[in-house]
Amino acid sequence: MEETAISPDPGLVDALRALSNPVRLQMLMWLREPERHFPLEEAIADPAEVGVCVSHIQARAGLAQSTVSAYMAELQRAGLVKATRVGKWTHYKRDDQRIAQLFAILMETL
Amino acid sequence: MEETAISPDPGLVDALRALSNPVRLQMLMWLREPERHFPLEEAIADPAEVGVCVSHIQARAGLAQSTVSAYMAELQRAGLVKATRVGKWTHYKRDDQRIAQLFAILMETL
DNA sequence: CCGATAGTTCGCATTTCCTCGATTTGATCG
DNA sequence: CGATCAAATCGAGGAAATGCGAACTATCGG
Repeated sequence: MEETAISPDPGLVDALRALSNPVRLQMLMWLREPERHFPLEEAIADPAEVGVCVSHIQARAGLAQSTVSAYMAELQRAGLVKATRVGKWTHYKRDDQRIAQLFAILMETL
Repeated sequence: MEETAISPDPGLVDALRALSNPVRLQMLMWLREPERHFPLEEAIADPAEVGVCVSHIQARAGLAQSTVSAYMAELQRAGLVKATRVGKWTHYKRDDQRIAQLFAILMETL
């Protein structure tokens, strides 16, 4: 029996927490293929480069603007997305490298 | 743009919810190698076959008995563990097949 | 500088989670 | 059956998450 309890990576718990909400999980799913889930015509910037702006995510989620903003901030704190401001629009994009790393940690830890 | 929103697998959200608590996550980690984390001498049944009884998990977690019982029930509802009663002792064991399946779903969905 | 537009932050009500102790159910042994 | 021990369920208090609207901040166009 091992006495030293291996606490799970705190970053991992934060990520799992962020993903445990169905709307936030779905947002991340949408951001995997922005061109499939958001109106490309109205895009102010290249989705592949900076991601999708909050207004479009909000329209898709159907929640209040403040709620969506808070959710995106939470996803960012958890390291799952990165934010880029283009003019007045904040764009959010998946951090696929970090996501892959979290997958790896989860895989070997759990 | 795809209009039909692909809602995430509800079972997946349940699993992520269950895992978003650090204690529950750690319990699942412990159950990966019961012989490493629990007193094998006191085991009433083969850990490899039926898992670990609640008393031992409780001792390790340091939480109230009722809390641990509820946590295990939640992990079971999420499909992450399976319960077996041996005499008066309920044993919990990982459902590794289901866990692997959830990994796969998460991987292709997220 | 003003007004409009996009986002963030704040304050708040509601619901859910966390954790406990107490009680109840279930199983064993004498 | 009665005592006992393991586990589940119940009831409750405090903490955190959810989601909203209102107020604030930042940026752009005139």
